[in-house]
Amino acid sequence: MNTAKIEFSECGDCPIRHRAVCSRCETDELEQLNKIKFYKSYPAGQTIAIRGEPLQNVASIVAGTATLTRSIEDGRTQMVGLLLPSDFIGRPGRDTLQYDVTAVSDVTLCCFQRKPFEKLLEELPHVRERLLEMALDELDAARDWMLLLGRKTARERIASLLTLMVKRTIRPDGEVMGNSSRIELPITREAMANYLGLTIETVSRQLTKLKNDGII
Amino acid sequence: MNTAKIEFSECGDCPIRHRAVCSRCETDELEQLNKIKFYKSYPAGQTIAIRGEPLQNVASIVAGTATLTRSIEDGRTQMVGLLLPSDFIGRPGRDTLQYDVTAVSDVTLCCFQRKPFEKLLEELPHVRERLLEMALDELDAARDWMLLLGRKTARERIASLLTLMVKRTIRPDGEVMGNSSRIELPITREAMANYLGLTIETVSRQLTKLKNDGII
DNA sequence: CACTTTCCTTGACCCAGATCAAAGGCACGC
DNA sequence: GCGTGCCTTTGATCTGGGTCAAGGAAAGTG
Repeated sequence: MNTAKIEFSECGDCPIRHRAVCSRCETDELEQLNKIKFYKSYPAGQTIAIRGEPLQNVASIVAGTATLTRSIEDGRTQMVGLLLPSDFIGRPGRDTLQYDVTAVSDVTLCCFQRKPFEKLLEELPHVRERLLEMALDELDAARDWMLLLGRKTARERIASLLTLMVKRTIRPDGEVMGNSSRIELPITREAMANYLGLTIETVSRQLTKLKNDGII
Repeated sequence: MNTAKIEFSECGDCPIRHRAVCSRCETDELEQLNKIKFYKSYPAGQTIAIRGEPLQNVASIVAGTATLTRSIEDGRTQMVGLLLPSDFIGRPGRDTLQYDVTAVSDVTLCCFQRKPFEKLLEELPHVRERLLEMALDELDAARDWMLLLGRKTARERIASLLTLMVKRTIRPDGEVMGNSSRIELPITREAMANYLGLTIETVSRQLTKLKNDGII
């Protein structure tokens, strides 16, 4: 399972150094985290965590994409979050998760055992601060998505998703990566449908319709 | 505006003493908060905060119910949160809110000026801890609601809402308040519809249908 | 190269819930 | 008692998106 090559075992080289829970840490705090961290990888498609099952680690996503989903027994599922590099998995103070976490692409995690991490948290004000900030950001995002799920039409939902994807291609420094008129969709129709609260057929139809209208 | 009589100006008598951001505070921490707190009341129906407008206070709800809503320019609105006594309004580290906050019933707030509160936060570990916990709880609740908005039928949505209401009548000590076979709906059809991502007509119809089926 | 398998598209049809419209209740002031 | 509003219910109709079903297209596999 731990097959991916880790080429940045030092925090200084870490690609998410400036966005993850550790982003505000100075060298001494970073060193404390560094001592207890370890990497773990999951191939695309694999389950990372299952709703309700005890989880002894918390982690930051270093590379790859994962999804958070909630589902009903009869098979209906709704994606409730999209995890990108720097996003955090797990919840200090509780040993279970309310949703399933699945790797969409190959995923590498920077893990900490939950108990030691919680203990360390008391000594690392910058991590606590960043963790709260990230939780509140996710809350805002979740509520935005509630508006989409509750009130928007299929066409608007697709448009919102595409807009979101475009925003994601803009790097923190504001420079656009690649051509703005052509972006890659890194997820399948099924994932889109689950994200948007639609069926794959509707997603497909709306996309072709947008194509015919010359918008895509 | 500040017309409501406050009968519990001392934290010790406060009805939300054991659930709000201050729940874990000992007497000394409480005293620090007490020094900078002040009460404010809003009559039912009044706007407490508007999306995007700078907000100089943060607050806990002491009494009453408020809603968080997001809306599109054309009038479609979606309720994204229901605030009950002990819930927190505002976000440390940012001076604007992403949603509109409206009083549903008469509301009393225990307010703090944002800046002093943020400053104090650095010295009050129990408040920080509780704030993070509350944010994560709200995140879970928001994601649950995403499943409802994205995948459930009108009937299921109504049922979920009623279940939620019933849960709310159970006090923390586990004792049921009042008769379980009869609960009060504290909100209008419009509020329900906004919460459930439905129209008021559908809400009304589903309720009568449930009545006819003998479930209510 | 045929042969799965997986994902995507397209068509035909249907139905849950939206929309439009018209009455009830019920509380309020006058 | 009689309006005047507001909320709720109920009916009639319409439609966006779901469901079911049948092909394509691309990629891997023996």
